[in-house]
Amino acid sequence: MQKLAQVFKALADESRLRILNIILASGELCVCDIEAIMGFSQTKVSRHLAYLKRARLVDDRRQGLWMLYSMAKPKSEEHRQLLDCVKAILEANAVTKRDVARLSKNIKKGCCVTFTAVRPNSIPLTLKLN
Amino acid sequence: MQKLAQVFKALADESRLRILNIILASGELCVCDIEAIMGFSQTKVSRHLAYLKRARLVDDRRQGLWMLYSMAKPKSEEHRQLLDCVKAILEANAVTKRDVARLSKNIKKGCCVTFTAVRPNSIPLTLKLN
DNA sequence: TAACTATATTTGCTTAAACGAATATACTGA
DNA sequence: TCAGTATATTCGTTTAAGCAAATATAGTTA
Repeated sequence: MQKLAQVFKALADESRLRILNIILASGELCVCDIEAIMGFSQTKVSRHLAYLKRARLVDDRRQGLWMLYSMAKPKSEEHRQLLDCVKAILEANAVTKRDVARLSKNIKKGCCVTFTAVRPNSIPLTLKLN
Repeated sequence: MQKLAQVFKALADESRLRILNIILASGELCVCDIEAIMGFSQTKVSRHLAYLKRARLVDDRRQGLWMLYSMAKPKSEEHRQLLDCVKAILEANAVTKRDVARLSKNIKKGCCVTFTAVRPNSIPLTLKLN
């Protein structure tokens, strides 16, 4: 219950919502890509990602130097339902089209490694971009 | 978008979650009933209700001296989806069984007016209590 | 009108959250 | 093992949120 409030706290910040949304849209992103897309400082992105992770909204994995973040995989039925709701709300509110546009640009530029070495493993981006 | 963060802010506090949950469980409640059930000060309840109302999570209506609060009626398709998600999450997390138990006691005592003059109009309580 | 009840708002204080700058850690390749 | 890159954490400061106590407002009843 305090845990639920904690999840909502994690969602109660525009920067984190935007970060979560862009992670959801791309499937998986490294920190420096998020920095580039949002124009946030490294510190800020990292701090917010830690916050989202603590609330079990994102998972991370290391790939060499890079930490890659994706939407959390559900750990229980309750958790799955929560994550589904969050995804549905983000998608319905079409939060940050501008961020997604920048994401698309970065992909074309081949920014960082996410879009070259790593991307093949993750969700196809073209599905969500227009 | 800032609006969405605002909604999550409204949910990002344990007191407000408990209040919202008890309103959802009862159908409709006046301020003094919430005070009694939660053991919160009048100021605190009123402030949190104002917060929930600003975020369009609850509606209010006046009934004589009493202000009665209920879950918001959806004003748009997006809004409906959001409210449904919030309800589903609250129900799945069975947030505050103890509050609901106290609510049930108060009903038997006939606390305030909510349960006498006004209650007939609102959702039958027995459905949600056990 | 006046006294009363339920609720809302203001004030002043304390605690938490966000931020940038600086520093630390983790991994890589020479 | 050293230099370099990506990310995480700490520190000090500023801003927001929660609270209780006091006060204000709105409706009721006499």
